[in-house]
Amino acid sequence: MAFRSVCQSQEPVTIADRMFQDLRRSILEGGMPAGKKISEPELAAAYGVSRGSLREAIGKLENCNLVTRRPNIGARIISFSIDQLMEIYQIREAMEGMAARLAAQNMTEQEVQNLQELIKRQKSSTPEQPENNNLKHDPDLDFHFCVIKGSQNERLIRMLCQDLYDLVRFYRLRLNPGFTPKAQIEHELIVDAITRRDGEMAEVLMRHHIRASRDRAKLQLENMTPEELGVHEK
Amino acid sequence: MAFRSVCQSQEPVTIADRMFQDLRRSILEGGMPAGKKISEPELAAAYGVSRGSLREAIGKLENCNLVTRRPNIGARIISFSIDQLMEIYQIREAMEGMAARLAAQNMTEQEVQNLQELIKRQKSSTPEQPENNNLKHDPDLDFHFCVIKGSQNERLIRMLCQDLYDLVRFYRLRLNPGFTPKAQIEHELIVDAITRRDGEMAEVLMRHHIRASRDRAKLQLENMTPEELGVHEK
DNA sequence: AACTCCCAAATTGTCAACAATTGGATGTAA
DNA sequence: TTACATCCAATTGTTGACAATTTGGGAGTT
Repeated sequence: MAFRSVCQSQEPVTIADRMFQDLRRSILEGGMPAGKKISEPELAAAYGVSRGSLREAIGKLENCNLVTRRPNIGARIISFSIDQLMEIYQIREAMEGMAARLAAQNMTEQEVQNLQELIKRQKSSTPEQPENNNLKHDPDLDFHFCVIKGSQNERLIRMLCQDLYDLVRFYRLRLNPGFTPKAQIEHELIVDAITRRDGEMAEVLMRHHIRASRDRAKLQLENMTPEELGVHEK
Repeated sequence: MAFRSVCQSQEPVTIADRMFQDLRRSILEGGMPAGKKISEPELAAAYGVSRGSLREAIGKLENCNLVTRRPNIGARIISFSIDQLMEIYQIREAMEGMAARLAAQNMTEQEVQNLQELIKRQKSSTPEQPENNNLKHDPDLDFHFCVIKGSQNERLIRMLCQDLYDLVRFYRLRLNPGFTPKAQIEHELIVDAITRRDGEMAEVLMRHHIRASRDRAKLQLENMTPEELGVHEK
């Protein structure tokens, strides 16, 4: 049920794997400030691994888009950018719209039922726990992941869950957009369309929902100071 | 103008970079058969580099989706799969549809003009050169790349040009779908919509075009033997 | 004070040897 | 013959040392 359990399930069999998962978690949970340079000797010593293994882990972080790297200069955590966040919303609109369409076509009856129960649970649960910033429970992400997985398109699932959603979480932690009642209603409408197997409508509604989320985020961003956004140099 | 020149332009400043580009090219041009296992010692010796640099290059290939890797077992070139190809078409439909919409909104007048000239050139050029299997000139890819770039969404451009289109080329080499007159007409309609700055229509037409391409590919696939598809074991 | 040049320290890229794991070959027993 | 256990060669993962590059600061000149 937890987001991580399906998208990132494999046990770390390799040192580089473990380092990758640890660092990824640390970045997504805010343990490493955005924009900070990564010192290979320092990090390797801190975790007690060799620089080689660490470098392989950094390579994987680069492919998750959590780190940028320049030859002979080094790697640094990505930094917060409103423009990038808006770009990500546009991409999500297209890809998750398609995912919703496919989910309406391809979900099993069991999966539809699970989705309905998920949404019902979220409706009756406590509306706001502002400081719930661990990776495990985010109602909005759980819903989106459930729909994406329902598309049955393996590559679409990987592109969204493994690559793009790491960025979504990165921004979400630093934005903390909560989970508005409006979003809950939009979710319910999407689930209704999927239940009716109306792929066309599911896509339209999902795209509308993500556009609306983007607008909500933009509104919120305009009222925040750079410090609140966690913009650091160095 | 060439596809590569913009999407993969940076000079290889590092040995691992050079290896990555060489291997990528080799896979995309068919120099390495699909599904083949990669032997690290063998390849490293063949190119005269250390295994460490090679491994870093393989890591990058993995992120381009050209290679799959399992811990303690090794890496192998991806293999041909009709299901995967269909998945890719679905993703392209969503993402390039959005790209066309954004291109209609955001392209500069100069970019629109370039696009019009590109399509005019292709219209009057020789219709078919069946064995033109180098990476540089593929009229269909040139067109799609031009539209994608016009979206001005940097991440969308990267996701499509760097990651997904490597797969498109991988399959295209082994499928050689040519460039039908129908596709040319579809391209022209899309350019018309972009010229009118009609994003909605550009998206609809692009999605239709990619769906039609998918159907054409599927039709062709049903008439091919496994050997023609380059399906190897080993 | 500002600018250039140069050097040293720190950081990243590369390599070759070592450790751990896998897959198959061999041999044995039911 | 089949099934299973054991061993060995080959492959992959890991490490520490070495080479190449960048960066920051200081001496010297204008």
